[in-house]
Amino acid sequence: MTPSLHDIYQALWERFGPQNWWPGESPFEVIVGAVLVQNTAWKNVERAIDQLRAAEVLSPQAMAQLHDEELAELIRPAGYYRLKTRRLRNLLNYLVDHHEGDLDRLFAQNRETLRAELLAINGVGPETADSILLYAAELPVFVVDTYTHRMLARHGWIDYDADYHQMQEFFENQLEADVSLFNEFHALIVRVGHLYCRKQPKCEECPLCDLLPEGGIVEPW
DNA sequence: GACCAGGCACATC
DNA sequence: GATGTGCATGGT
Repeated sequence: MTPSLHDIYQALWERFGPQNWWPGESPFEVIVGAVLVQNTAWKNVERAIDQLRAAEVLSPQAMAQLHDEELAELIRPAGYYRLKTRRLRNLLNYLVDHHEGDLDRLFAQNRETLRAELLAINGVGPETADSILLYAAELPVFVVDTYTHRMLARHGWIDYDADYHQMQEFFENQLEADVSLFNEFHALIVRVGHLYCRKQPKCEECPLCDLLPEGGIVEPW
């Protein structure tokens, strides 16, 4: 039997406590981090952001002034640095051209428009866009990632072939639209995510199997 | 040395 | 429409 998402959240929160996300300081830093963390360990992103901070370019205006080679060198520790330089450039161009580099103006739009505009930027996919909506714009949007997929699929709570939108609906349909809840829930899933590692055929040591014995059915894949 | 990390776009069939 | 591949550094 499938435990409710409230039970799952409750169990994770009681075990691990608040995760204090997003691990950044300003909305712009969240946006930059959201791009840099794509398929990358956060530790590496931290190094890159530290270098950006030291170079005093953690604002749309300052970062936009950089040449590609300078930006690339600063974000290098985050990996895929040539690719991510392009993606950050696309974002900066969008911010400056459409919103004068003003994030308050960016976030003043309604959720649907904002999400659509972000997704239209080359290099911004659903998770990156939703991370910006939740952690920078503070809108109640549930962020889905690889770990979310593995957790849901391996427990048999959702079909393995479920797409991003279906998983997002899975959460948003069952939970009240609450920024703090969505913030903490996603962070907690990432917190335990490494236990659902790629090659493991089943989730030994899975925290939810312990925490929620009635929901600990695992689908190997 | 192999494998993995808080994706995404693009090529090819 | 599904499936495969490139992108890159740093930790285990």
